[in-house]
Amino acid sequence: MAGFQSLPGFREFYPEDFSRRQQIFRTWRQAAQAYGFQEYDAPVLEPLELYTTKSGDEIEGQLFSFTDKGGRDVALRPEMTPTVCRMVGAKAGALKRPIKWFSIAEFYRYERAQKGRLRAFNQFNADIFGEAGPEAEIELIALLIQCLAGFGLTKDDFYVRLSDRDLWFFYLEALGFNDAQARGILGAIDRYEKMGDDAFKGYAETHGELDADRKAKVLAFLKIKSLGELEAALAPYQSDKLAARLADWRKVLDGVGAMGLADFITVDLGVVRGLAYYTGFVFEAFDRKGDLRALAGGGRYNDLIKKLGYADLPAVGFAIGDVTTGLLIEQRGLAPKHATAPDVFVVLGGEAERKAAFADIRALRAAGWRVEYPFKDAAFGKQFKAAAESGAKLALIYGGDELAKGVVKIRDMSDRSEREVPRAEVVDAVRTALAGR
RNA sequence: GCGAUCAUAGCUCAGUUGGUUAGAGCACAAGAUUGUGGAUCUUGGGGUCGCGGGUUCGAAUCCCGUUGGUCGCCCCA
Repeated sequence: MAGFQSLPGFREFYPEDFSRRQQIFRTWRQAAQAYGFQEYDAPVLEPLELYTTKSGDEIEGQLFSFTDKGGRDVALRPEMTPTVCRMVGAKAGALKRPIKWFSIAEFYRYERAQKGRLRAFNQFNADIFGEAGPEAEIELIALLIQCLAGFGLTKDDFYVRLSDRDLWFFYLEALGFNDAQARGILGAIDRYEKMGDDAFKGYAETHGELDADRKAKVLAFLKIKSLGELEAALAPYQSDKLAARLADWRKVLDGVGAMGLADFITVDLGVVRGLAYYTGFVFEAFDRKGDLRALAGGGRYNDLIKKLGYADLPAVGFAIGDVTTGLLIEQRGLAPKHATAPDVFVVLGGEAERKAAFADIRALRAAGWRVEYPFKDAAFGKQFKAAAESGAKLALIYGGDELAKGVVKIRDMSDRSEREVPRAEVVDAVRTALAGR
């Protein structure tokens, strides 16, 4: 293969791929707009510090970062959250609450590509700022579900697992763990699904072996799958903090249920997500068959905007990626069949007819119709074949006979019916013929 | 960063123990067919066999390296 290759983990979008990506973006954008979110965009290149402040210096290894010609340390954005926090933080006082924003953008991570993960990918991000209550979670979880259901995916295709980092901390506190120990336990929980019991090895090394009684309680908590079980597990503990979390859990599950989405959501405390900055509910969407990476993930991050140097503003958000979503849509046969077909294919008798047709072609296009015609003169048979292959709904026939009569023949490609209309009425006739299609 | 595996036409692939000028289907283009449909038939374009080196009289084939894809580990915002 001569010439150049694209960089590893970066995709080229040929028209067929592009139309599939457009379907994904369109579905997300429709969902967000229906939920009353406003779209924004932001720089692709950011100061490196924006990410090291949020995630620590180790993050640099996963970034496309470099020093620019002005000596600034910069990075291609690996995520939207710090940027949108800066944007909202900078104008927090002037923005009407609740702030409901979304974006569709490309992100870059310097990692080895694998199934469902590339170095350049697109994400839909939705966030709500300025609402501390669980109403924000209800809105976002419902939007997340619509962002997948909008493709025709159902409760049999995907589900959302809901968990809560604060609840874990309060529960572990009630069991007598200190803060550092609690973080160690959460780290183990994050790995437990994949590694099983070995997940607790790291904890044992730093904090000593976990006693059997408390380990059993942690594992039982981990296996909780419903609100009822959760209430039962917390009943023995007298804690205002736990009671308050439980009240929020009831609100979220009630709200999502009242929207008719109960079948899409499960209580699953096994989800804690690696990120230390989450402060409350966390949630992830997965395909039911479980052979793909996470489809989407998010949660509450009430402290992040303050940490970045702005106001103390509560926030919840999630992101959903185009790679895994595209794989799932493909698997379920929900990808669009083929790219857009023309509305009208113009059949030309010859050079004189071509010239005569050009004015009408331009007028039809100006009216918004998608119009195609052959660049080179060809037999009528070939042109009709091309018209059929293009998927056009109508063919307009400009032949010598028609022009001599001052008419154009309109052929409906689906039922092969034809009729003649005066040339002056072509645009109206096309509009009538395509009405309701 | 580590490991496994793969790489032949735009796509899917064949290519014998190493042996003449590397093939097929699909796709694309032209013709049969200058007034009516996705068919059929004929023909054509398209390859430094990923790239570089080595072994050999001779390499798509064997060896080494490298680049890229895929899958996994680490990580996963």
